[in-house]
Amino acid sequence: MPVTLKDVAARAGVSISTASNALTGSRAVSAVSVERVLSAAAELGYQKNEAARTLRTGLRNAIGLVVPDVTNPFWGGMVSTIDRIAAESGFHVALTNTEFTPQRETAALARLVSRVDGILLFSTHPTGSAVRPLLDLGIPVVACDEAFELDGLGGVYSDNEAGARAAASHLVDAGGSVFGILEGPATLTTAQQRARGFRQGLQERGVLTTDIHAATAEYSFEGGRQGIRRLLAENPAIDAIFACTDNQAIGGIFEAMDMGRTIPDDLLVCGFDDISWSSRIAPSLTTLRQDAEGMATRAADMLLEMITVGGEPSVQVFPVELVARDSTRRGAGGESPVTSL
Amino acid sequence: MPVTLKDVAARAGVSISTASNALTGSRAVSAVSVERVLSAAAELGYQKNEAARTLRTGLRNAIGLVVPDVTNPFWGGMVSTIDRIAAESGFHVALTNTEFTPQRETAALARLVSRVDGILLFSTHPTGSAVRPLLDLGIPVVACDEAFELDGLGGVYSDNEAGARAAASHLVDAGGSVFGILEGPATLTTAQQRARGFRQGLQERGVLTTDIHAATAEYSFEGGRQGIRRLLAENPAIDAIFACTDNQAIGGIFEAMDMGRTIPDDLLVCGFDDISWSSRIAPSLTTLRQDAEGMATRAADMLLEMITVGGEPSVQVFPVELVARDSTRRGAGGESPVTSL
DNA sequence: TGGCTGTAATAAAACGATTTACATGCCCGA
DNA sequence: TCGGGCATGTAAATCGTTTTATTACAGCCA
Repeated sequence: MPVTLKDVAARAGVSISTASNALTGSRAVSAVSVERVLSAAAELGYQKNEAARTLRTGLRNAIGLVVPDVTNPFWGGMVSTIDRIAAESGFHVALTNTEFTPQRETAALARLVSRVDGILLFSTHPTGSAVRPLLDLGIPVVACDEAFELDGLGGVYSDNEAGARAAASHLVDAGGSVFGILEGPATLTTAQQRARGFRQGLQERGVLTTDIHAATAEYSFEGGRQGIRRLLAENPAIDAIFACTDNQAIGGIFEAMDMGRTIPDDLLVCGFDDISWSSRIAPSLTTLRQDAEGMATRAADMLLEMITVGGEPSVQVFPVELVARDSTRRGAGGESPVTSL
Repeated sequence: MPVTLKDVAARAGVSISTASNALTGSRAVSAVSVERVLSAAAELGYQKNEAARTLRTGLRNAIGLVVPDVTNPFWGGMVSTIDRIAAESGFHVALTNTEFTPQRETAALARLVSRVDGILLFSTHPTGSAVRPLLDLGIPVVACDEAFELDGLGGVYSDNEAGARAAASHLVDAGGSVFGILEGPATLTTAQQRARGFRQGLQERGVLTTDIHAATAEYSFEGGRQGIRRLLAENPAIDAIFACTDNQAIGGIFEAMDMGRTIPDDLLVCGFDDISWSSRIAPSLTTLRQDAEGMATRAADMLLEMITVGGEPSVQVFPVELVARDSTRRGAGGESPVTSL
């Protein structure tokens, strides 16, 4: 049987209301009473019952965080940042890892509704049908990474199209002539935007449509392996690859090397994300760096603001940076220049 | 104003108690009433208020998960597994990432006490002083990875000593003669156990103490880089390295290569964990595979059992497997044999 | 003294579910 | 016909807080 406020009040010789006010400070209480309540609480080891507080005030001090795959350091890092910011405001994070399945995403949202004050959503099925009801219930939602077409929703995204255009231009400069795209699943807006941007970029540089080939692949190491295998088998002339994700790109590099290709001499490869491993593998991976830390910070701040002071949702697009490394650098090596877009 | 059970009951034309019983099934209700309540609930979009339910029943349907670093795929993978298992039982996961700091670990435990039914703790400061109070409050706690000396606590650990002994033996077989250990922070029991086991293993193989050198390093890629730099600078004769963590080992490999060493010819390297990247880098990393999936599953199951049916805590030690790869294979390559201990 | 103001304290009413204890109606055997 | 199950329903108590009235009391001024 846990210690309740009633016990504390009894021990301090005051009423329950006074004890409550002394602890929360929501109404003036004489110094002597405050002192007695505080020491009584300490002596008894009083722990406030959060459920009761929540029932009365409606504040849960929790945010829901829905992520496709914490194992991927891109999302893992964002989870870490968000958790830190939430903790600083006294919020805790209810995490759900969907493993890319729409069922788990929908189930998670349903489960979170009545347990959190707001939701930070890294969706992999941004259709809106699962999110609309949350907004109607008045629950603040901020989408991150995958864009939603839904108003009343906060959004924090990367400028995927601009990034992919820069990748195209860079691959042309690096000497690519026949291009392959490792596209992500068609449901993902990031995949669509990156593929579209890349095609646009190639067109701007005068590359013919017949010199552009694409394959769909999961956003994972294995997906990249399989995708590039299909791509190179069907179009052996490909000499430059753009992958929608670093994980795909790295899987692709390993598969290509297993197939006997030399990177970058036989095949240029460019990824997207700049996860920590991209600079560690050999050859190091040229990629588009997303400002994961900045985006996570902005998303968490926006959500907390919507929850605590009723802030309005907004949509913010972050620029990405091209980080040129060995996987697109033929001939002599050198440092890793970073180009901001 | 949200829909309450009262509204549902009114719409269904029954009492609140009947509505409750119809929804929870805790008492028999006539089929017709059940039907009316269910459809009323559906029509109104009723969402049960979890706080009220928790207040009354004392069940929070939540577990706390305290982890040092989700960015590391070893822990990230376990988080993913645990989340899946919890979700299957209708529990949600309150995650805290401590970033290895004792303050955040302590703060997290304090914050979780009144919000979860049980805690799964991957500690980095396994002193017990922060955990004892939880146990006294009757909150089930299962420690994972880092061992605690505390009874009433569940435990799921790897057999670190046996693994490290095997590493020693393997490095001797592979041709090592002067050994370096990348130890982890002294507060970590895993670091202590692995270093001790490694030393034991070397002694068993007749290696002299004077041929064993150690440096302390953080459990991270950067920690590994710095640690190996110090180690090789002070003892250039070292030709075999055992790192307490794959992250350290990989950082170490990169740093050693930057220093002009060839792996494995100049330097044998063995890690511990078998994170996914260990088989992807070049040279691929010989390591001790922890059964992360199995441990996470066991830990989650044990905790849920303690919560739901009052199961007794137990301590379980998982064996680790030596996975020999290129970083300790001089001469010709080949497949990757796995030795179970 | 009487009335007014302001400060502290308290009793009691929420919050929304679950659950206990009691009421009702019906069937059946004695 | 009466009383004892049996199946359903319901009113009301309860969980532990916060918050809203309300009360008590002192100080102050006319």
